[in-house]
Amino acid sequence: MALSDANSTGPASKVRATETAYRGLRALIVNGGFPAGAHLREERVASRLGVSRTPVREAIRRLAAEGWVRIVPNQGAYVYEWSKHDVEEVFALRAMLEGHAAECAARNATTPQIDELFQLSQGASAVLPAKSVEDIERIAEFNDRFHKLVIEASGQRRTAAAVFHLVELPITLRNFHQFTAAEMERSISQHHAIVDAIAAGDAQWAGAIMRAHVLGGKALFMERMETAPTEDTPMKNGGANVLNTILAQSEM
Amino acid sequence: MALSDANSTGPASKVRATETAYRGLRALIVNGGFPAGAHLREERVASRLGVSRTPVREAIRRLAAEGWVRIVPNQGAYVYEWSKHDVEEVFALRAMLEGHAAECAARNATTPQIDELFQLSQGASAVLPAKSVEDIERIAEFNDRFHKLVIEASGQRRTAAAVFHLVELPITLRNFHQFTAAEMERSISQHHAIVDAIAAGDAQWAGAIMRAHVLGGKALFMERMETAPTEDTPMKNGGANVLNTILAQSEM
DNA sequence: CGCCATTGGATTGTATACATATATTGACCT
DNA sequence: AGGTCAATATATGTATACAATCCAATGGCG
Repeated sequence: MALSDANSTGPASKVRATETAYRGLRALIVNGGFPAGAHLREERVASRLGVSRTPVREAIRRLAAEGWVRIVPNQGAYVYEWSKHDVEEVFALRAMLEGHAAECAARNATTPQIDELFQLSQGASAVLPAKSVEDIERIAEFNDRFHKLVIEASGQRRTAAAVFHLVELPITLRNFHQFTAAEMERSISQHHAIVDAIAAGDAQWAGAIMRAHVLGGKALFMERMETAPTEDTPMKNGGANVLNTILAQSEM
Repeated sequence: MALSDANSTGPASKVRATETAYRGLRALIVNGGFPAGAHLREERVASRLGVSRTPVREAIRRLAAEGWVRIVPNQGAYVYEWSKHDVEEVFALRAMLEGHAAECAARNATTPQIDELFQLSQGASAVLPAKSVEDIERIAEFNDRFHKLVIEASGQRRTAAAVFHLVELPITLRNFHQFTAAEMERSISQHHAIVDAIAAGDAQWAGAIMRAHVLGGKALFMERMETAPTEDTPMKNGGANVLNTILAQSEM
């Protein structure tokens, strides 16, 4: 394995190989490098990413825990097939969990946390109107941080955070790219409302807005999905996992 | 099985080493072999369980995903400290998630699934009154299967199942051992009610009972916890993770 | 001619050796 | 004397070699 460093997918040089494997493999799955249902041969994945089998195995286990692949004991890992139903499921869960987190945050958030939430929502507003891809990227960053901070502020760190990480917002966080200007503005204004509710200590209010916020995102997302997949059919449309249609642009 | 497992450094029979590592390490954590906050040295764990570092690493990753340990990148894994607050958190999540699952099950369950749920709750009733430890064990088994089947029947397999596995019911499933006869009977009768609601297709009803059922279990559990740990203080009481007080009896 | 056992190839599971990063300890300098 | 820096030791991260297992193809036998 001479030229392992100059390999195809990114510079694996100084960073953690396990991180390279995780991100790389996930990207491959999302982009269709490994279509839904595909059997993930460890060695093949390893050589493709320029690392050894060990980090690949860890990445596979992690992806399995996050719901991307399914492991069959002495047989290997297979890429999960996402149906429309699955996407709905994830959003329903997010609405529940993040709604709950927002409620707790309204009760437990510290002043610095509230301040930061305020700044984050303000910061996103300041970027508007988003013109370039970089602008969108910045807003997505604010959005990401905002949602994570709400959960952090909920004080339900252990499980809520783990669950959230599980759902891993593979879907929502980054689909800002598909938003229209008006939709983006509305989303951000909802963040403002959530901060207000949390600052006011009104748990029910905070939870309700958060749920509405998430489900609103779901509606927008589903709208974009109406193209390819049929009813409950897995999205094994030749190449890419359909999520890529919406996700792929951001490298993650 | 007890014999081959008795010696600490002995050859891990013929079963998967990774399973040995996972179960063994989890047992060690629960029983206090590694107290809360302890640094899990991979090699030490490996030799203690009679396997190599590789399966131990996998086990640690898995336990981290399930919320038992926390991994610090170039430093290792540390046993999480469970506070009373954490336990409450888990139960709150379970109430939410399983409640949701019950709702979906009321809409989506197939006839065979409903039949099996019915048989499971009946089977548990048939064991009553539980006298021996084996009886309790059997009921716990019915209980386990029941809850899992509800989730399965919900059709929300991916996320709900994963989340459920995450919470991994480290707590609830097995604390039947602490129930009084009356409490056990009540718990089982709630299962009957849940089946009825699901069979009737009444989602709200099913969800409500399930939530009540879980929170009822929580109350009983918390009652038993009132002994050792103080307020928000981690339960690093010398040796065992306090959960063991309640869990340890079942070998898992 | 079809079904079952056997064998070969390929793939995952496990162990170990090596590389790298972090924590600690001790000496030296301020 | 205290702090800082460097060297060393220990533990994790990664790669590779080896063993167990599974899948498929093939040939024998009913």
